[in-house]
Amino acid sequence: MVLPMKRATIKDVAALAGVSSSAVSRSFGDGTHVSKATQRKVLAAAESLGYRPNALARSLVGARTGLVALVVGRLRSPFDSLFVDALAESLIGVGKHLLLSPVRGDERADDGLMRALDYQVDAVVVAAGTMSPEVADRFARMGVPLILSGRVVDGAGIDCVLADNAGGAAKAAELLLRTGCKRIAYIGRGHGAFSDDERRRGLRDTLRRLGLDIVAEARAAVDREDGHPLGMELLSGPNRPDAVFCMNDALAVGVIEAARDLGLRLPEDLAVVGFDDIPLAAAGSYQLTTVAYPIQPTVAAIVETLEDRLAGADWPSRVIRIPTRLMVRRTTRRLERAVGARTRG
Amino acid sequence: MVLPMKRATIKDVAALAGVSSSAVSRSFGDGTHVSKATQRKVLAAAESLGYRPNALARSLVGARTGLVALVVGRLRSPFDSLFVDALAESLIGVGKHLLLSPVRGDERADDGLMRALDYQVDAVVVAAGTMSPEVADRFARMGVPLILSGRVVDGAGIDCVLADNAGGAAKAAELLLRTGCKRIAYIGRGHGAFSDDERRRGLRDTLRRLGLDIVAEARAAVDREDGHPLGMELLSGPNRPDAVFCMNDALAVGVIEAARDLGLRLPEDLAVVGFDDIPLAAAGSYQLTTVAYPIQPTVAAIVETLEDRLAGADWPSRVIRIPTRLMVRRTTRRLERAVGARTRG
DNA sequence: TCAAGCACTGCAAACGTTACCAATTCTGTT
DNA sequence: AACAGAATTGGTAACGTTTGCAGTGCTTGA
Repeated sequence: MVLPMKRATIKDVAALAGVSSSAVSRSFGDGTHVSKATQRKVLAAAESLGYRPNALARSLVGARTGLVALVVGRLRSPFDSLFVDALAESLIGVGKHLLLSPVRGDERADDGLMRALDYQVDAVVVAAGTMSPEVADRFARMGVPLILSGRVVDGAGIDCVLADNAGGAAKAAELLLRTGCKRIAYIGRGHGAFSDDERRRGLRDTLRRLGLDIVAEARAAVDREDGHPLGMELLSGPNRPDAVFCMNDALAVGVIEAARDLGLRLPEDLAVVGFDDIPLAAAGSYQLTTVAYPIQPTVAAIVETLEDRLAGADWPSRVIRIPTRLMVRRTTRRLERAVGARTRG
Repeated sequence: MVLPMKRATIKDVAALAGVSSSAVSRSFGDGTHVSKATQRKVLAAAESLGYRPNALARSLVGARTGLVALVVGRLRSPFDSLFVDALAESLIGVGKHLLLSPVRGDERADDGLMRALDYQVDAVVVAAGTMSPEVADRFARMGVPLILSGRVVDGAGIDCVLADNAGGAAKAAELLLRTGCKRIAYIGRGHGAFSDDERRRGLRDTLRRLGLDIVAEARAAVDREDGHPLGMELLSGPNRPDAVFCMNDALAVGVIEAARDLGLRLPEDLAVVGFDDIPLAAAGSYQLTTVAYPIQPTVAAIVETLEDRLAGADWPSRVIRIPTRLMVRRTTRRLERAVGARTRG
């Protein structure tokens, strides 16, 4: 077995190329003064030594680390994992790297955030967990941008990117009403979960505007596994709803399964609408009508905000709402005539 | 808006506590010589200044960075995302952090690996993409452990952790045979994908031992989306198989849907077996019989190998096979009598 | 021909930390 | 009370990089 070889440093390259280490540094930097000849020599020497600048040492002197932390919960929902994937790739595109900081349940994200700080991350994207004001304040004071995904915190001057939850829920409500549903139930997370709250409110407000209200509500501790029992309970009671709007697709899938177990016909006996539009929603077995929360625009908005902040933008704070889109599939009844909602998958 | 505050350094703490920076450093290190009194002073000063050691500067002096890169493909399958999640959490447990290095398709992982090297990662876990021998060699020479997940590369001296694919496939084959299936088809990725190959071979060898063989094969470019069309093709031909073994659960789900579309009864007309045991497999709609590839033991083996290597273990290389377990659900026929296979979900 | 300007280059300081070494103080033993 | 040894401490040199400053030689214009 070969002995561990020491990594080539800037000095090794300088020695081999017969120049100073400054020249080497400048050859790798962008617009600085180096003659073509020197640069050629340096690059050749670097190549032959297999030299690559040490990103960590570089960042010590004052440059950016190129590290962006993502505080994220358990990657149980397909939506979350697609989000992580898209964000990681998008960041690579702007020369940044994703440092993963997992959080469990509704645990504070503080630990993960502080750990991120130890690594001098350029910015942090928070997609899960709750954050103490002290920690948020600390980031602000140190000039490390903090971007919240899927939630809004008022007054803290933090940039937020999230779905137009209320608008999406309203679209779902309108579809249900226009297809003749009267007794609409809601299943969500409860306990003040942010998106859940907004979606429930969006549904309720739309119903109330027409003199109706949510006829029943249920709370899910987790996602898919809970949809089924909650659906069973909701659908086997005396005043069965004729539609269920679910906080996300995973729950909706569970409800569909419960409905099938109870022998209900979809969408005649029961309409179901989800939120997110995960790949499974379009699968043959479900064909779930859902409010699509598009991931690409979300990630793009996050990366853009992040770059603006790093470039020194100092507006107080920014809340970006990503427009949703209603995907009408087979778990809702047909409209008598077209009204503009689009179908796919 | 408050001006960006400079981060407190070791010197600030030393000044406030009235000690040298060495004392501060030692107070944060583990078993070194500091008096209780000094440490108390230092910790108090650090607390009041909000000081935390700079992990990057620390690693510059020779210590480890605590960074572990994960080269991973698109997080489309639930299995992949659960794996990433479990790995990230497990690493936190041993004081390491996950740096994500996404790779697309069968693209070379080399770029991601070199980028990881720039960040002086302590180790790299490769779960996707192909790797050139030069890059692998480079890691070996620099003493950075490389751990392959889901694949084996012979002779390169690289540690590998992966499922007992052949054994799992054999179990599936035996179940199918014992429940009376005669015409067994296989759907996989093809094109030399590693796990795919092993699973196909495991199936074939078991069948051959009884004088049978795989009656039909199909190749999937992607996962779930492909299962359906491939299933349709396979099941509507003249010599319809009575069982399909799929390289993973996502494909199996597509096949189930195709079977339903064709009006086939499961498991009477067609048995289906998957691989992985993703959460969806246990869902009411599918109840898929599958070969479970347990994530926790896999991640544990990876982390353990990683720690051994970092501790200086220098055996040539190690291949760890994670035992699989057959989850018998409803897409396979019942055995006449119990034979030890367990049921769940 | 000379001065001024320019492009290029090298030196040395700085970034925040740890580790070695020598110096100091404390502890216990005779 | 004196001494050996241990425990604790501070000074300083690294780690690999960037950057400001000053110096070199070359070009250009009068």
